[in-house]
Amino acid sequence: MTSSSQSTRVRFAPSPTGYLHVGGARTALFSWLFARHTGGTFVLRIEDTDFERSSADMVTGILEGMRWLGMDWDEGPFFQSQRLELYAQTASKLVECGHAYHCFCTREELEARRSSATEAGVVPRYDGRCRTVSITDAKARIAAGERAIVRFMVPREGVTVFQDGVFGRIEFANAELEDFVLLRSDGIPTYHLSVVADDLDMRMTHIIRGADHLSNTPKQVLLYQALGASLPVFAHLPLILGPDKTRLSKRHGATSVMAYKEMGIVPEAFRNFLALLGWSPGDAAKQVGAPDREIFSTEELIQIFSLDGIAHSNAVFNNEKLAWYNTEYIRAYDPSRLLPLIEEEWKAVNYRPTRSREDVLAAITLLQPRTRNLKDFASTFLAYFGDQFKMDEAAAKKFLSDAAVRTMLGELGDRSAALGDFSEASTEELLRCYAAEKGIKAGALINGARVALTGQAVAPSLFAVMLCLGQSTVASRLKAAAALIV
RNA sequence: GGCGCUAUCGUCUAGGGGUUAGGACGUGAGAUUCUCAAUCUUAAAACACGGGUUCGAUUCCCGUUAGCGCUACCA
Repeated sequence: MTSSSQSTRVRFAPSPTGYLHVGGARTALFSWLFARHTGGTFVLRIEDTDFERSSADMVTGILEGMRWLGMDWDEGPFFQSQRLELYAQTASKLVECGHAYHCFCTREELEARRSSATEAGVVPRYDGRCRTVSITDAKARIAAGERAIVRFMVPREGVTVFQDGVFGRIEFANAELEDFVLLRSDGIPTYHLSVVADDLDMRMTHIIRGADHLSNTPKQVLLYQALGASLPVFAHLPLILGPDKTRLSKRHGATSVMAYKEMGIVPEAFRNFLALLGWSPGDAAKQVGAPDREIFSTEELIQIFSLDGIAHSNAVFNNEKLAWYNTEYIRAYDPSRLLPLIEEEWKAVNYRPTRSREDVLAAITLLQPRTRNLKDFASTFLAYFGDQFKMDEAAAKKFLSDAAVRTMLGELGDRSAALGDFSEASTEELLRCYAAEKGIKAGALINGARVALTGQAVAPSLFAVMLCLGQSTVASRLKAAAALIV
Protein backbone atom coordinates (compact mmCIF):
# COMPACT_ATOMS: atom_id res chain seq x y z
CA MET A 1 0.00 0.00 0.00
CA THR A 2 1.17 3.47 -0.79
CA SER A 3 1.20 6.17 1.83
CA SER A 4 -1.73 8.54 1.86
CA SER A 5 0.28 11.45 0.45
CA GLN A 6 0.91 9.55 -2.75
CA SER A 7 -2.24 7.53 -2.92
CA THR A 8 -3.99 7.56 -6.25
CA ARG A 9 -6.96 9.71 -7.10
CA VAL A 10 -8.90 8.71 -10.18
CA ARG A 11 -12.06 10.06 -11.65
CA PHE A 12 -14.80 9.15 -14.05
CA ALA A 13 -16.09 12.29 -15.70
CA PRO A 14 -19.03 11.61 -18.01
CA SER A 15 -20.92 14.27 -19.84
CA PRO A 16 -24.69 13.86 -19.26
CA THR A 17 -25.57 14.35 -22.88
CA GLY A 18 -26.58 10.72 -23.22
CA TYR A 19 -27.03 7.56 -21.23
CA LEU A 20 -24.07 5.59 -19.88
CA HIS A 21 -22.89 3.86 -23.02
CA VAL A 22 -20.70 0.84 -23.37
CA GLY A 23 -17.50 2.81 -23.94
CA GLY A 24 -18.17 5.09 -20.98
CA ALA A 25 -18.98 2.13 -18.79
CA ARG A 26 -15.66 0.50 -19.62
CA THR A 27 -13.77 3.70 -18.92
CA ALA A 28 -15.57 3.90 -15.60
CA LEU A 29 -14.84 0.25 -14.87
CA PHE A 30 -11.12 0.51 -15.63
CA SER A 31 -10.85 3.70 -13.58
CA TRP A 32 -12.73 2.12 -10.70
CA LEU A 33 -10.69 -1.07 -10.88
CA PHE A 34 -7.49 0.95 -10.90
CA ALA A 35 -8.58 3.04 -7.92
CA ARG A 36 -9.58 -0.04 -5.95
CA HIS A 37 -6.45 -1.96 -6.93
CA THR A 38 -4.21 0.86 -5.74
CA GLY A 39 -6.29 1.56 -2.64
CA GLY A 40 -6.95 5.04 -3.97
CA THR A 41 -9.94 7.32 -4.26
CA PHE A 42 -12.54 7.16 -7.00
CA VAL A 43 -14.26 10.43 -7.81
CA LEU A 44 -17.35 10.96 -9.92
CA ARG A 45 -17.64 14.24 -11.75
CA ILE A 46 -20.40 15.27 -14.11
CA GLU A 47 -19.16 17.41 -16.99
CA ASP A 48 -22.32 19.37 -17.69
CA THR A 49 -20.97 22.60 -19.08
CA ASP A 50 -22.85 22.09 -22.30
CA PHE A 51 -26.20 23.22 -20.91
CA GLU A 52 -27.98 22.73 -24.20
CA ARG A 53 -27.27 19.05 -24.40
CA SER A 54 -27.03 18.07 -20.73
CA SER A 55 -29.96 16.85 -18.70
CA ALA A 56 -30.70 15.74 -15.17
CA ASP A 57 -32.32 12.57 -16.46
CA MET A 58 -29.06 11.56 -18.08
CA VAL A 59 -27.26 12.09 -14.80
CA THR A 60 -29.73 9.77 -13.11
CA GLY A 61 -29.27 7.26 -15.89
CA ILE A 62 -25.50 7.33 -15.63
CA LEU A 63 -25.55 6.80 -11.88
CA GLU A 64 -28.05 3.97 -12.34
CA GLY A 65 -25.78 2.31 -14.88
CA MET A 66 -22.77 2.55 -12.61
CA ARG A 67 -24.63 1.07 -9.68
CA TRP A 68 -25.95 -1.71 -11.85
CA LEU A 69 -22.38 -2.66 -12.71
CA GLY A 70 -21.46 -2.59 -9.06
CA MET A 71 -19.29 0.50 -9.08
CA ASP A 72 -19.31 2.89 -6.15
CA TRP A 73 -17.53 6.21 -5.73
CA ASP A 74 -15.81 7.86 -2.81
CA GLU A 75 -16.37 11.49 -3.72
CA GLY A 76 -19.01 13.32 -5.71
CA PRO A 77 -20.86 13.43 -7.89
CA PHE A 78 -19.51 16.91 -8.47
CA PHE A 79 -21.13 19.06 -11.13
CA GLN A 80 -19.08 21.37 -13.29
CA SER A 81 -22.10 23.62 -13.71
CA GLN A 82 -21.71 24.47 -10.03
CA ARG A 83 -18.01 25.21 -10.26
CA LEU A 84 -18.02 27.95 -12.89
CA GLU A 85 -16.25 30.36 -10.55
CA LEU A 86 -13.14 28.15 -10.49
CA TYR A 87 -12.89 28.09 -14.26
CA ALA A 88 -13.34 31.86 -14.62
CA GLN A 89 -10.63 32.40 -12.01
CA THR A 90 -8.31 29.96 -13.74
CA ALA A 91 -8.88 31.70 -17.05
CA SER A 92 -8.09 35.15 -15.67
CA LYS A 93 -5.02 33.78 -13.92
CA LEU A 94 -3.85 32.52 -17.30
CA VAL A 95 -4.57 35.90 -18.90
CA GLU A 96 -2.74 37.75 -16.12
CA CYS A 97 0.40 35.67 -16.51
CA GLY A 98 0.39 36.02 -20.27
CA HIS A 99 -0.57 32.48 -21.23
CA ALA A 100 -3.99 33.42 -22.52
CA TYR A 101 -5.62 36.42 -24.13
CA HIS A 102 -8.97 37.89 -25.01
CA CYS A 103 -10.11 37.37 -28.55
CA PHE A 104 -12.68 39.66 -30.14
CA CYS A 105 -13.11 37.83 -33.41
CA THR A 106 -16.76 36.97 -34.03
CA ARG A 107 -18.05 33.56 -34.90
CA GLU A 108 -18.88 34.80 -38.35
CA GLU A 109 -15.35 36.07 -38.93
CA LEU A 110 -13.89 32.82 -37.68
CA GLU A 111 -16.21 30.81 -39.83
CA ALA A 112 -15.39 32.84 -42.94
CA ARG A 113 -11.65 32.50 -42.38
CA ARG A 114 -12.01 28.80 -41.80
CA SER A 115 -13.86 28.18 -45.01
CA SER A 116 -11.53 30.30 -47.12
CA ALA A 117 -8.56 28.47 -45.63
CA THR A 118 -10.16 25.14 -46.49
CA GLU A 119 -10.82 26.33 -50.03
CA ALA A 120 -7.22 27.42 -50.37
CA GLY A 121 -6.15 23.97 -49.23
CA VAL A 122 -4.64 25.31 -46.03
CA VAL A 123 -5.23 23.75 -42.63
CA PRO A 124 -7.74 26.04 -40.93
CA ARG A 125 -6.26 27.29 -37.72
CA TYR A 126 -6.82 30.46 -35.72
CA ASP A 127 -4.12 32.92 -36.74
CA GLY A 128 -3.67 34.48 -33.32
CA ARG A 129 -4.41 38.00 -34.46
CA CYS A 130 -5.90 39.05 -31.10
CA ARG A 131 -2.67 38.16 -29.34
CA THR A 132 -1.56 41.69 -30.07
CA VAL A 133 -4.43 43.30 -28.18
CA SER A 134 -3.01 44.49 -24.86
CA ILE A 135 -4.65 43.50 -21.61
CA THR A 136 -5.63 47.09 -20.85
CA ASP A 137 -7.17 47.55 -24.29
CA ALA A 138 -8.98 44.27 -23.95
CA LYS A 139 -10.41 45.24 -20.58
CA ALA A 140 -11.51 48.57 -21.94
CA ARG A 141 -13.27 46.98 -24.88
CA ILE A 142 -15.00 44.48 -22.63
CA ALA A 143 -16.06 47.27 -20.28
CA ALA A 144 -17.48 49.03 -23.29
CA GLY A 145 -19.68 46.01 -23.90
CA GLU A 146 -17.73 44.08 -26.54
CA ARG A 147 -18.02 40.33 -26.46
CA ALA A 148 -14.79 38.40 -26.03
CA ILE A 149 -13.63 34.86 -25.56
CA VAL A 150 -10.42 33.77 -23.88
CA ARG A 151 -7.91 31.80 -25.90
CA PHE A 152 -4.84 29.96 -24.76
CA MET A 153 -1.59 31.15 -26.29
CA VAL A 154 0.01 28.04 -27.73
CA PRO A 155 3.78 28.34 -28.31
CA ARG A 156 4.51 28.68 -32.02
CA GLU A 157 7.45 26.35 -31.88
CA GLY A 158 8.67 23.35 -29.99
CA VAL A 159 6.96 20.12 -29.07
CA THR A 160 4.71 19.03 -26.29
CA VAL A 161 5.50 15.62 -24.87
CA PHE A 162 3.85 13.39 -22.35
CA GLN A 163 4.22 9.83 -21.24
CA ASP A 164 0.97 7.96 -21.72
CA GLY A 165 0.26 5.14 -19.30
CA VAL A 166 -0.93 2.96 -22.16
CA PHE A 167 0.73 4.21 -25.34
CA GLY A 168 4.03 5.40 -23.97
CA ARG A 169 5.75 8.57 -25.14
CA ILE A 170 3.52 10.80 -27.25
CA GLU A 171 4.82 13.90 -28.96
CA PHE A 172 2.99 16.68 -30.78
CA ALA A 173 4.47 19.66 -32.61
CA ASN A 174 3.07 22.85 -31.07
CA ALA A 175 2.74 24.29 -34.55
CA GLU A 176 -0.02 21.74 -35.15
CA LEU A 177 -2.07 23.18 -32.31
CA GLU A 178 -4.08 26.36 -32.54
CA ASP A 179 -4.84 28.93 -29.88
CA PHE A 180 -7.81 27.00 -28.51
CA VAL A 181 -10.70 28.55 -26.65
CA LEU A 182 -10.70 28.45 -22.85
CA LEU A 183 -13.72 30.56 -22.01
CA ARG A 184 -16.67 31.18 -24.26
CA SER A 185 -18.19 34.63 -24.64
CA ASP A 186 -20.90 33.72 -22.13
CA GLY A 187 -18.25 32.93 -19.54
CA ILE A 188 -18.81 29.19 -19.72
CA PRO A 189 -15.55 27.23 -19.97
CA THR A 190 -14.76 24.82 -22.74
CA TYR A 191 -13.85 21.25 -22.00
CA HIS A 192 -10.08 21.84 -21.99
CA LEU A 193 -10.25 24.48 -19.30
CA SER A 194 -12.79 22.85 -17.01
CA VAL A 195 -11.20 19.42 -17.18
CA VAL A 196 -7.74 20.69 -16.30
CA ALA A 197 -8.98 23.11 -13.63
CA ASP A 198 -10.99 20.33 -12.00
CA ASP A 199 -8.41 17.61 -12.26
CA LEU A 200 -5.95 19.98 -10.64
CA ASP A 201 -8.38 21.16 -7.99
CA MET A 202 -9.41 17.58 -7.21
CA ARG A 203 -5.75 16.52 -7.13
CA MET A 204 -6.13 13.75 -9.67
CA THR A 205 -3.10 11.54 -10.10
CA HIS A 206 -4.33 9.48 -13.04
CA ILE A 207 -6.52 10.49 -15.95
CA ILE A 208 -8.02 7.34 -17.44
CA ARG A 209 -10.22 8.09 -20.45
CA GLY A 210 -10.97 7.10 -24.02
CA ALA A 211 -8.34 7.32 -26.73
CA ASP A 212 -10.52 9.85 -28.49
CA HIS A 213 -8.91 12.29 -26.08
CA LEU A 214 -5.36 11.46 -27.09
CA SER A 215 -5.23 14.31 -29.56
CA ASN A 216 -6.64 16.71 -26.96
CA THR A 217 -4.01 15.86 -24.42
CA PRO A 218 -1.17 18.12 -25.63
CA LYS A 219 -3.46 21.13 -25.21
CA GLN A 220 -4.16 20.09 -21.67
CA VAL A 221 -0.50 19.39 -20.99
CA LEU A 222 0.24 22.93 -22.11
CA LEU A 223 -2.39 24.15 -19.68
CA TYR A 224 -0.84 22.26 -16.79
CA GLN A 225 2.54 23.72 -17.65
CA ALA A 226 1.18 27.26 -17.91
CA LEU A 227 -0.43 26.80 -14.53
CA GLY A 228 2.89 25.65 -13.10
CA ALA A 229 1.43 22.28 -12.19
CA SER A 230 2.98 18.86 -12.54
CA LEU A 231 1.33 16.38 -14.88
CA PRO A 232 -0.95 13.55 -13.82
CA VAL A 233 -0.49 10.21 -15.54
CA PHE A 234 -2.63 10.09 -18.64
CA ALA A 235 -3.83 6.63 -19.64
CA HIS A 236 -5.86 6.42 -22.84
CA LEU A 237 -8.10 3.48 -23.54
CA PRO A 238 -8.55 2.14 -27.08
CA LEU A 239 -12.10 2.44 -28.34
CA ILE A 240 -14.83 -0.15 -28.53
CA LEU A 241 -16.15 -0.76 -32.03
CA GLY A 242 -19.37 -2.27 -33.35
CA PRO A 243 -19.51 -5.46 -35.40
CA ASP A 244 -18.86 -3.44 -38.56
CA LYS A 245 -15.68 -2.11 -36.95
CA THR A 246 -16.89 1.41 -36.78
CA ARG A 247 -17.36 3.18 -33.51
CA LEU A 248 -20.08 1.69 -31.36
CA SER A 249 -23.14 3.84 -31.68
CA LYS A 250 -26.89 3.85 -31.75
CA ARG A 251 -27.09 2.21 -35.10
CA HIS A 252 -25.49 -0.90 -33.62
CA GLY A 253 -28.55 -1.37 -31.45
CA ALA A 254 -28.13 -1.32 -27.72
CA THR A 255 -25.20 0.75 -26.63
CA SER A 256 -26.65 1.98 -23.36
CA VAL A 257 -25.58 -0.35 -20.57
CA MET A 258 -29.10 -0.33 -19.17
CA ALA A 259 -30.31 -1.68 -22.50
CA TYR A 260 -28.27 -4.79 -21.73
CA LYS A 261 -30.03 -5.12 -18.41
CA GLU A 262 -33.30 -4.89 -20.29
CA MET A 263 -32.07 -7.60 -22.63
CA GLY A 264 -31.73 -9.98 -19.70
CA ILE A 265 -27.99 -9.68 -19.14
CA VAL A 266 -26.79 -10.16 -15.60
CA PRO A 267 -24.56 -7.33 -14.32
CA GLU A 268 -21.63 -9.53 -13.29
CA ALA A 269 -21.53 -11.05 -16.76
CA PHE A 270 -21.47 -7.66 -18.37
CA ARG A 271 -18.78 -6.43 -16.00
CA ASN A 272 -16.60 -9.47 -16.64
CA PHE A 273 -17.05 -9.17 -20.38
CA LEU A 274 -16.25 -5.47 -20.34
CA ALA A 275 -13.17 -5.95 -18.21
CA LEU A 276 -11.64 -8.27 -20.79
CA LEU A 277 -12.44 -6.02 -23.71
CA GLY A 278 -9.20 -4.19 -24.32
CA TRP A 279 -7.47 -5.50 -21.26
CA SER A 280 -5.95 -8.81 -20.34
CA PRO A 281 -4.34 -9.84 -17.09
CA GLY A 282 -1.39 -11.63 -18.68
CA ASP A 283 0.73 -13.35 -16.09
CA ALA A 284 -1.22 -11.73 -13.28
CA ALA A 285 -3.99 -14.27 -13.89
CA LYS A 286 -1.73 -16.84 -12.25
CA GLN A 287 -2.15 -14.95 -9.00
CA VAL A 288 -5.78 -16.02 -8.87
CA GLY A 289 -5.47 -19.49 -10.34
CA ALA A 290 -5.54 -20.89 -13.84
CA PRO A 291 -3.82 -18.63 -16.36
CA ASP A 292 -6.32 -19.46 -19.09
CA ARG A 293 -9.40 -18.59 -17.13
CA GLU A 294 -11.69 -15.88 -18.46
CA ILE A 295 -14.16 -15.74 -15.60
CA PHE A 296 -13.04 -13.37 -12.86
CA SER A 297 -14.93 -12.16 -9.84
CA THR A 298 -14.88 -8.46 -9.07
CA GLU A 299 -12.47 -9.10 -6.21
CA GLU A 300 -10.11 -10.95 -8.51
CA LEU A 301 -10.27 -8.21 -11.10
CA ILE A 302 -9.38 -5.65 -8.46
CA GLN A 303 -6.47 -7.80 -7.38
CA ILE A 304 -4.97 -8.32 -10.82
CA PHE A 305 -5.93 -5.16 -12.70
CA SER A 306 -3.13 -3.04 -14.04
CA LEU A 307 -2.64 -0.40 -16.71
CA ASP A 308 0.07 -2.56 -18.30
CA GLY A 309 -2.45 -5.03 -19.64
CA ILE A 310 -4.44 -2.47 -21.60
CA ALA A 311 -4.43 -3.10 -25.35
CA HIS A 312 -3.26 -0.51 -27.86
CA SER A 313 -5.79 -1.31 -30.51
CA ASN A 314 -9.55 -0.95 -30.70
CA ALA A 315 -11.77 -3.88 -29.82
CA VAL A 316 -14.94 -5.12 -31.47
CA PHE A 317 -17.88 -5.74 -29.16
CA ASN A 318 -18.78 -9.42 -29.40
CA ASN A 319 -22.39 -10.23 -28.51
CA GLU A 320 -21.86 -14.02 -28.62
CA LYS A 321 -19.17 -13.86 -26.01
CA LEU A 322 -21.35 -11.66 -23.83
CA ALA A 323 -24.11 -14.27 -24.16
CA TRP A 324 -21.63 -16.93 -23.09
CA TYR A 325 -20.62 -14.94 -20.02
CA ASN A 326 -24.30 -14.46 -19.22
CA THR A 327 -24.90 -18.20 -19.38
CA GLU A 328 -21.91 -18.92 -17.18
CA TYR A 329 -22.88 -16.35 -14.55
CA ILE A 330 -26.54 -17.31 -14.41
CA ARG A 331 -25.51 -20.91 -13.93
CA ALA A 332 -23.13 -20.05 -11.12
CA TYR A 333 -25.52 -17.82 -9.20
CA ASP A 334 -26.89 -18.92 -5.89
CA PRO A 335 -30.64 -19.37 -6.59
CA SER A 336 -31.61 -17.04 -3.79
CA ARG A 337 -29.45 -14.32 -5.33
CA LEU A 338 -30.86 -14.99 -8.75
CA LEU A 339 -34.45 -14.81 -7.53
CA PRO A 340 -34.60 -11.00 -7.09
CA LEU A 341 -33.34 -10.54 -10.64
CA ILE A 342 -35.95 -12.97 -11.92
CA GLU A 343 -38.65 -11.21 -9.91
CA GLU A 344 -37.81 -8.01 -11.77
CA GLU A 345 -38.38 -9.83 -15.03
CA TRP A 346 -41.70 -11.19 -13.78
CA LYS A 347 -42.75 -7.75 -12.74
CA ALA A 348 -41.97 -6.45 -16.19
CA VAL A 349 -44.42 -8.91 -17.74
CA ASN A 350 -46.96 -8.65 -14.92
CA TYR A 351 -46.48 -12.17 -13.70
CA ARG A 352 -46.77 -13.46 -10.17
CA PRO A 353 -45.64 -16.98 -9.28
CA THR A 354 -48.21 -19.01 -7.39
CA ARG A 355 -45.84 -21.60 -5.99
CA SER A 356 -44.06 -21.38 -2.65
CA ARG A 357 -40.64 -19.77 -2.32
CA GLU A 358 -39.06 -23.18 -1.75
CA ASP A 359 -40.64 -24.59 -4.88
CA VAL A 360 -39.61 -21.53 -6.84
CA LEU A 361 -36.02 -21.87 -5.67
CA ALA A 362 -36.02 -25.56 -6.53
CA ALA A 363 -37.33 -24.77 -10.00
CA ILE A 364 -34.64 -22.14 -10.48
CA THR A 365 -31.99 -24.66 -9.50
CA LEU A 366 -33.38 -27.12 -12.02
CA LEU A 367 -33.50 -24.52 -14.78
CA GLN A 368 -30.24 -22.69 -14.17
CA PRO A 369 -27.92 -25.02 -16.13
CA ARG A 370 -29.90 -24.42 -19.30
CA THR A 371 -30.61 -20.71 -18.98
CA ARG A 372 -28.89 -18.31 -21.32
CA ASN A 373 -30.82 -15.23 -20.47
CA LEU A 374 -32.85 -13.86 -17.53
CA LYS A 375 -35.75 -13.33 -19.90
CA ASP A 376 -36.19 -17.10 -20.15
CA PHE A 377 -37.63 -17.11 -16.64
CA ALA A 378 -40.36 -14.72 -17.68
CA SER A 379 -41.22 -16.53 -20.88
CA THR A 380 -40.47 -20.17 -21.67
CA PHE A 381 -39.97 -21.15 -18.01
CA LEU A 382 -43.25 -19.80 -16.65
CA ALA A 383 -44.81 -23.26 -16.27
CA TYR A 384 -42.39 -24.05 -13.46
CA PHE A 385 -43.62 -21.27 -11.24
CA GLY A 386 -47.39 -21.47 -11.50
CA ASP A 387 -50.28 -22.61 -13.66
CA GLN A 388 -50.40 -19.43 -15.70
CA PHE A 389 -48.41 -20.26 -18.82
CA LYS A 390 -48.81 -20.49 -22.54
CA MET A 391 -48.62 -23.72 -24.49
CA ASP A 392 -46.14 -23.48 -27.35
CA GLU A 393 -48.24 -24.20 -30.43
CA ALA A 394 -45.51 -25.74 -32.51
CA ALA A 395 -44.57 -28.06 -29.64
CA ALA A 396 -48.18 -29.12 -29.10
CA LYS A 397 -48.62 -29.73 -32.80
CA LYS A 398 -45.51 -31.86 -32.91
CA PHE A 399 -46.06 -34.03 -29.85
CA LEU A 400 -49.73 -33.78 -28.89
CA SER A 401 -51.53 -33.94 -32.23
CA ASP A 402 -52.19 -37.66 -31.81
CA ALA A 403 -55.46 -38.05 -29.89
CA ALA A 404 -54.42 -41.50 -28.69
CA VAL A 405 -51.33 -40.04 -27.06
CA ARG A 406 -53.44 -37.38 -25.37
CA THR A 407 -55.79 -39.99 -23.98
CA MET A 408 -52.86 -42.03 -22.67
CA LEU A 409 -51.38 -38.96 -21.03
CA GLY A 410 -54.69 -38.41 -19.26
CA GLU A 411 -54.67 -41.96 -18.01
CA LEU A 412 -51.07 -41.55 -16.95
CA GLY A 413 -52.22 -38.53 -15.00
CA ASP A 414 -54.72 -40.68 -13.08
CA ARG A 415 -52.08 -43.27 -12.35
CA SER A 416 -49.52 -40.75 -11.17
CA ALA A 417 -52.08 -39.26 -8.83
CA ALA A 418 -52.39 -42.70 -7.31
CA LEU A 419 -48.67 -43.15 -6.90
CA GLY A 420 -47.72 -43.74 -3.29
CA ASP A 421 -44.09 -42.76 -3.65
CA PHE A 422 -43.65 -39.86 -6.03
CA SER A 423 -40.01 -39.72 -7.10
CA GLU A 424 -37.94 -39.51 -10.26
CA ALA A 425 -37.46 -43.26 -10.21
CA SER A 426 -41.09 -44.12 -9.56
CA THR A 427 -42.49 -41.75 -12.17
CA GLU A 428 -40.06 -43.04 -14.74
CA GLU A 429 -40.97 -46.60 -13.93
CA LEU A 430 -44.63 -45.77 -14.12
CA LEU A 431 -44.32 -44.14 -17.51
CA ARG A 432 -42.14 -46.83 -19.03
CA CYS A 433 -44.33 -49.65 -17.77
CA TYR A 434 -47.41 -47.89 -19.02
CA ALA A 435 -45.81 -47.39 -22.43
CA ALA A 436 -44.91 -51.08 -22.60
CA GLU A 437 -48.40 -52.02 -21.55
CA LYS A 438 -49.90 -49.89 -24.35
CA GLY A 439 -47.29 -50.95 -26.85
CA ILE A 440 -46.16 -47.38 -27.51
CA LYS A 441 -42.63 -46.05 -27.48
CA ALA A 442 -41.72 -44.43 -24.19
CA GLY A 443 -40.20 -41.53 -26.12
CA ALA A 444 -43.56 -40.59 -27.61
CA LEU A 445 -45.12 -40.43 -24.18
CA ILE A 446 -42.16 -38.58 -22.72
CA ASN A 447 -42.23 -35.94 -25.45
CA GLY A 448 -45.95 -35.51 -25.10
CA ALA A 449 -45.76 -35.32 -21.32
CA ARG A 450 -43.05 -32.73 -21.56
CA VAL A 451 -45.23 -30.45 -23.61
CA ALA A 452 -48.27 -31.08 -21.41
CA LEU A 453 -46.29 -30.31 -18.29
CA THR A 454 -44.13 -27.38 -19.38
CA GLY A 455 -45.82 -26.04 -22.50
CA GLN A 456 -42.46 -26.43 -24.24
CA ALA A 457 -40.75 -29.00 -26.43
CA VAL A 458 -37.53 -28.22 -24.60
CA ALA A 459 -37.08 -28.81 -20.91
CA PRO A 460 -34.86 -30.54 -18.38
CA SER A 461 -35.14 -34.27 -17.91
CA LEU A 462 -38.87 -35.08 -17.78
CA PHE A 463 -38.79 -36.94 -14.46
CA ALA A 464 -36.80 -34.18 -12.80
CA VAL A 465 -39.46 -31.80 -14.07
CA MET A 466 -42.17 -34.00 -12.56
CA LEU A 467 -40.46 -34.04 -9.22
CA CYS A 468 -40.03 -30.28 -9.36
CA LEU A 469 -43.68 -29.64 -10.22
CA GLY A 470 -45.04 -32.05 -7.63
CA GLN A 471 -47.55 -34.87 -7.77
CA SER A 472 -50.80 -32.94 -7.92
CA THR A 473 -49.64 -30.50 -10.60
CA VAL A 474 -48.28 -33.34 -12.70
CA ALA A 475 -51.52 -35.27 -12.37
CA SER A 476 -53.75 -32.36 -13.23
CA ARG A 477 -51.68 -31.14 -16.20
CA LEU A 478 -51.51 -34.65 -17.64
CA LYS A 479 -55.22 -35.11 -17.21
CA ALA A 480 -55.82 -31.75 -18.85
CA ALA A 481 -53.88 -32.97 -21.86
CA ALA A 482 -56.58 -35.52 -22.57
CA ALA A 483 -59.10 -32.73 -23.06
CA LEU A 484 -56.78 -30.63 -25.17
CA ILE A 485 -57.83 -29.64 -28.66
CA VAL A 486 -54.80 -29.54 -30.93
C1' G B 1 -6.27 17.31 -46.40
C1' G B 2 -3.11 17.79 -41.70
C1' C B 3 -1.74 15.49 -37.12
C1' G B 4 -1.94 11.27 -33.87
C1' C B 5 -2.77 6.08 -32.64
C1' U B 6 -3.11 1.02 -34.24
C1' A B 7 -2.33 -3.74 -37.10
C1' U B 8 -1.64 -12.15 -34.34
C1' C B 9 -7.42 -17.18 -36.11
C1' G B 10 -14.31 -14.50 -37.97
C1' U B 11 -14.14 -11.94 -32.77
C1' C B 12 -11.56 -11.03 -27.79
C1' U B 13 -6.54 -11.94 -26.87
C1' A B 14 -1.42 -14.46 -24.99
C1' G B 15 3.37 -14.46 -26.67
C1' G B 16 7.87 -12.64 -28.27
C1' G B 17 14.74 -12.60 -32.29
C1' G B 18 14.93 -19.55 -32.99
C1' U B 19 7.65 -21.80 -30.43
C1' U B 20 4.05 -27.71 -33.36
C1' A B 21 2.36 -19.27 -32.59
C1' G B 22 -1.17 -20.70 -26.84
C1' G B 23 -6.20 -19.74 -24.75
C1' A B 24 -11.47 -18.02 -24.90
C1' C B 25 -16.14 -17.08 -27.78
C1' G B 26 -18.22 -18.69 -32.18
C1' U B 27 -18.15 -22.62 -36.14
C1' G B 28 -17.68 -28.12 -38.09
C1' A B 29 -17.55 -33.45 -36.67
C1' G B 30 -18.22 -37.37 -33.13
C1' A B 31 -19.86 -39.34 -28.19
C1' U B 32 -23.98 -39.07 -24.70
C1' U B 33 -29.45 -38.55 -24.31
C1' C B 34 -36.60 -38.69 -23.17
C1' U B 35 -36.26 -33.13 -26.09
C1' C B 36 -32.98 -29.03 -26.04
C1' A B 37 -28.96 -27.12 -23.81
C1' A B 38 -24.96 -28.65 -20.99
C1' U B 39 -20.82 -32.01 -20.84
C1' C B 40 -16.70 -34.83 -23.08
C1' U B 41 -13.53 -35.82 -27.45
C1' U B 42 -12.03 -33.68 -31.86
C1' A B 43 -11.30 -30.47 -36.35
C1' A B 44 -10.73 -26.10 -39.27
C1' A B 45 -9.01 -21.13 -38.37
C1' A B 46 -4.10 -15.87 -37.58
C1' C B 47 1.29 -13.03 -37.24
C1' A B 48 -1.68 -7.00 -43.42
C1' C B 49 2.16 -5.95 -47.41
C1' G B 50 7.24 -4.36 -48.94
C1' G B 51 12.05 -3.23 -47.58
C1' G B 52 15.97 -3.29 -44.06
C1' U B 53 18.98 -5.02 -39.29
C1' U B 54 20.38 -10.15 -38.14
C1' C B 55 23.13 -16.53 -38.86
C1' G B 56 17.82 -16.16 -38.14
C1' A B 57 12.13 -11.62 -37.94
C1' U B 58 5.65 -12.78 -36.62
C1' U B 59 8.65 -10.18 -32.77
C1' C B 60 13.30 -4.59 -33.69
C1' C B 61 13.62 -0.25 -37.51
C1' C B 62 11.65 2.28 -41.98
C1' G B 63 7.95 2.65 -45.62
C1' U B 64 3.15 1.23 -47.90
C1' U B 65 -1.75 0.00 -47.15
C1' A B 66 -5.91 -0.21 -44.14
C1' G B 67 -8.77 1.07 -39.80
C1' C B 68 -9.81 4.39 -35.98
C1' G B 69 -9.40 9.15 -33.48
C1' C B 70 -8.70 14.52 -33.31
C1' U B 71 -8.91 18.71 -36.38
C1' A B 72 -15.72 23.83 -32.78
C1' C B 73 -17.23 29.71 -28.54
C1' C B 74 -19.13 19.96 -28.00
C1' A B 75 -17.26 16.93 -24.42
